[in-house]
Amino acid sequence: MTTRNIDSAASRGLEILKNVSLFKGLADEQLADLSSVFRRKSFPIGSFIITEGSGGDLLFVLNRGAAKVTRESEEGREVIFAFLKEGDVFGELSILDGRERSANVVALEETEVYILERNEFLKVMVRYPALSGQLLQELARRIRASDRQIEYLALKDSESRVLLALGRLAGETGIAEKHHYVMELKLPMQQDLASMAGTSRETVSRVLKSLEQKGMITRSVGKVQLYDFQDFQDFSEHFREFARKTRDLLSDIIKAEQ
Amino acid sequence: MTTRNIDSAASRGLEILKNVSLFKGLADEQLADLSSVFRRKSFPIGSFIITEGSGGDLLFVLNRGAAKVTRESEEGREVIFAFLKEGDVFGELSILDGRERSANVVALEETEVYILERNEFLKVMVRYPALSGQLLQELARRIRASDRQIEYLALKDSESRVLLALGRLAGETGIAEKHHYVMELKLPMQQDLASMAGTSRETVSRVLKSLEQKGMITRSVGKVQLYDFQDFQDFSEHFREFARKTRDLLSDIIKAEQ
DNA sequence: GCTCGTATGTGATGTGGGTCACACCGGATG
DNA sequence: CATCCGGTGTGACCCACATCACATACGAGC
Repeated sequence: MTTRNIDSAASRGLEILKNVSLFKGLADEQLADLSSVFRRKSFPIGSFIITEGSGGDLLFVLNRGAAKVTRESEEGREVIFAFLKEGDVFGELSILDGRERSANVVALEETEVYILERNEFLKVMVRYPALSGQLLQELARRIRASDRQIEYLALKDSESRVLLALGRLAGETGIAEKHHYVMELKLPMQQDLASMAGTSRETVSRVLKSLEQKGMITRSVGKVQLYDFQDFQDFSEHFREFARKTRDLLSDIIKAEQ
Repeated sequence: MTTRNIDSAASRGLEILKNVSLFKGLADEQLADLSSVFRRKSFPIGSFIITEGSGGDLLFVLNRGAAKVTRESEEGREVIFAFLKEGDVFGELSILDGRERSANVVALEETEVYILERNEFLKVMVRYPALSGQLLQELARRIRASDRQIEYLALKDSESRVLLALGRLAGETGIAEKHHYVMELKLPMQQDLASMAGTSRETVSRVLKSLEQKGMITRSVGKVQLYDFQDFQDFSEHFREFARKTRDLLSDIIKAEQ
């Protein structure tokens, strides 16, 4: 099935898939192979790519655009769990545990995704066991991020939480240019920051002002610069180094087994 | 190394390992095999099995006792991320991503654990690929739980959060007897409930009273009964069913590949 | 330019729940 | 049985923030 658009998807998709961290460690021909089973689909700005409560056996790779992962309360208040940018994978949880989708994914721009069906994905996992290692690392990363957010929500005041939200954005949106202790990112709308930090829009406005006065951030048109934020950077060099070591170790083990 | 106590560990450990969900799907001889590479260690009540900030390349299986996973702020306030009971696995995150330990694990009773070194664990993963599937499901479960807690901390009042904490305990401690809409569990100390719910001990006291008056819970000596809590049960039958289907599907795929 | 809509700043007001203070209670220990 | 000590109940006070209510600012489209 899903054989339409293979040529265009395969050629254009290959480049994208190379930048998907989940697919790190796959060789080019494997990637090409992989891209042939993806379907493509576009979503207009504001539309729901995934709806909370629906059953889900699709895996997504965000190809172009941006999206947010949210849940809403009955009263209309919203939590934002994450922002998704190009190269991010989402929808894996339902594939893994078979439960309903537990959050919404909403397109923030005109957004194009690659879609993989559950059993196609399982096939790929079987064929390329390295994938499950990548996926485990990705989930581990998300658990740590979630735990940190829980800690901040439970223990810290609104100023700290807004700072955490900014730091997470710097990691997630990838727009950040990481210098030593400075990073810059697109300043999201205050309502979004509030939904990430578990506070109100008005409080975000006041906190940002106060942070600026204290010299912890500077704001220009649609941008913020953060100072002294080493804590919130993802230590990607360290991470890559570790992943490499793990691969080496695994191949040693495999050799020894034979 | 680690060859002391093999015999006793192997014979006594086998029973325990059978009840570890991570090792579901392994045959008896594989489990016996596995139990021979575990080390055993005991921790007195109140001692730290894992300390935040330390480097970690050990995986633990809680054999006997109970523990809590926590983080503390400088001011001494505490968040509890989870309670661990017999059969629970912990310490995997650092094994997977190589980062420092991000939380403490504190023994709540005299507690005995099985310990596996990182590369032993990787060996086992290579030898029994089914393990990584189990681990992926476990991590997915934890991410969902964390996201729910984030949502509650961000959007709900203290009463709802205490209810969530009770519900999670019913799932985690396993002491709950799940009837249709009633479950019973050991009532933890109010301070622990507070640290789970992100609130103060005094508020927990008041909330419990009010819940009792509303008829949503009843309290006896050290126990609580919860009513109408289907939302918080883990749908373990559904989960098992799904895991079985996945195994079948995978074996079909593997056959087809050959 | 004007106008409408959306994002943001900021004061006034109210309140959920944190903090403090203390009383009570039950079990361990001498 | 007196004492201590950890856990619990509950009132009084207070404050960080949510909420409300505007004002201001900045496009985008006519």
